[in-house]
Amino acid sequence: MAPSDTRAKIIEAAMELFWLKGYGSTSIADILSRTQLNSGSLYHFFPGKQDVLVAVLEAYRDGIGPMLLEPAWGGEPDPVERVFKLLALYRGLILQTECSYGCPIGSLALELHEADPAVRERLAQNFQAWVAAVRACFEAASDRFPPDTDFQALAEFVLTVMEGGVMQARTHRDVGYFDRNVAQLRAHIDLLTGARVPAAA
Amino acid sequence: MAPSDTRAKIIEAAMELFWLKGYGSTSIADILSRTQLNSGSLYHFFPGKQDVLVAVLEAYRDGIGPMLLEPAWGGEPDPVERVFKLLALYRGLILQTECSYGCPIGSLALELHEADPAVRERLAQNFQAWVAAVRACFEAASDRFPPDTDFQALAEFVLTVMEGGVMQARTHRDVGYFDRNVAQLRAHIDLLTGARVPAAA
DNA sequence: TTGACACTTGATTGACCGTTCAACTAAGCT
DNA sequence: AGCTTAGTTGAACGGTCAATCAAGTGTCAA
Repeated sequence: MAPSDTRAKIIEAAMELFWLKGYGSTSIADILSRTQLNSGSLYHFFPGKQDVLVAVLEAYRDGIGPMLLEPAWGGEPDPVERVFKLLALYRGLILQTECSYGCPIGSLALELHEADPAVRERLAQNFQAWVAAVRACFEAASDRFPPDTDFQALAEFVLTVMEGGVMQARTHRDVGYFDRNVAQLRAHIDLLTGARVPAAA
Repeated sequence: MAPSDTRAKIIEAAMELFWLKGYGSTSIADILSRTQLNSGSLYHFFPGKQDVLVAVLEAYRDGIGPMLLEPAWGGEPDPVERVFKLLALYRGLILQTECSYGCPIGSLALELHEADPAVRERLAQNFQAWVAAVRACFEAASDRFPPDTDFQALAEFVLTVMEGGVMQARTHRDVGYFDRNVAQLRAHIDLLTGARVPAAA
């Protein structure tokens, strides 16, 4: 094994466990048994459990582009449609998990009530990176929107719709809640753009 | 002390502690020290910790009307403005807590990933009651909306905006995130109603 | 060959967890 | 008075937790 795959293995395992069970309910022993490591190895690379969380949040942040946006967008050329392709990806995750999907960042953001500044900062960075990508989509289609449109606020709104839709779909175990939220967002954006056809007059 | 204030005291204390620290991070010992009770008393009324949670969720559900909606609405007569009065109430809570407010139901919904059916059912009931109240507001002003409006979906969308706005405001420690989300919702509803004046032509 | 260093081993620690239970108190009934 | 029962007491239990650390192993460069 290459030197210090260990660190990467820990992060990978912790990423999945934090997503599945949350931070508080994931024990160090859980991470160790999944990685086949001993506690000493983990504590050689991380001062404590919270530092594993910080590393996981940094991995999510750095993976937003290659792991989330590119698979979501595929070949979609239209920037506004890319936003809905991204939401469609989340819909797929909801279906794959039989409506128990929870956004890893959103779940951690709500779980960590009195979060350490280092943790909260990384959570905010994740949201910021996601919102920035969506905002860039809208700005690439800025000619379709009213001239005074606040694209930052609109992108934050998309994040809200995703998080709220995911939360309700899981609580009710029904993807329809997600779909109706996305439909409302679609209606809102159609009203804003006057449903101008993407590449036509 | 009246007979079995005890039960109510436990629920009251657990309500606040679950909100402040979450369910998993609140220990039975926390509840006992706050109520000045001994463990035997708690276990006389509740089979276990989860049953305290169920009772708390039922208390929230039954308190939505008198504890949340009535204070929020005050004398506001216009049904659509009542929805925004409700959102304004949440804004006040965010400010009171220095942007660390989290919706108790939303937080529990995200924390309890693999929740017992009894718990998930109560969480869903809370969302349903909240959404039903908002839907009733919109339906009371149905003449302002397009005839094919899906008021249930619109009310679910309001819940999404609240939860998403609260989540982002807390993560960034900035109420502006909540405000911008509400502003987007306001714009959406204005577009739907054509901004028809409430009690005029 | 030697020594330095990176990494691993895994038993152990002490704190805290939810829960149990036998003993006790107090009030109401007959 | 005696009996019943709701409610309380608080020590104790077995389990799990994050974290520790002294003793190792393997791998380099000098």
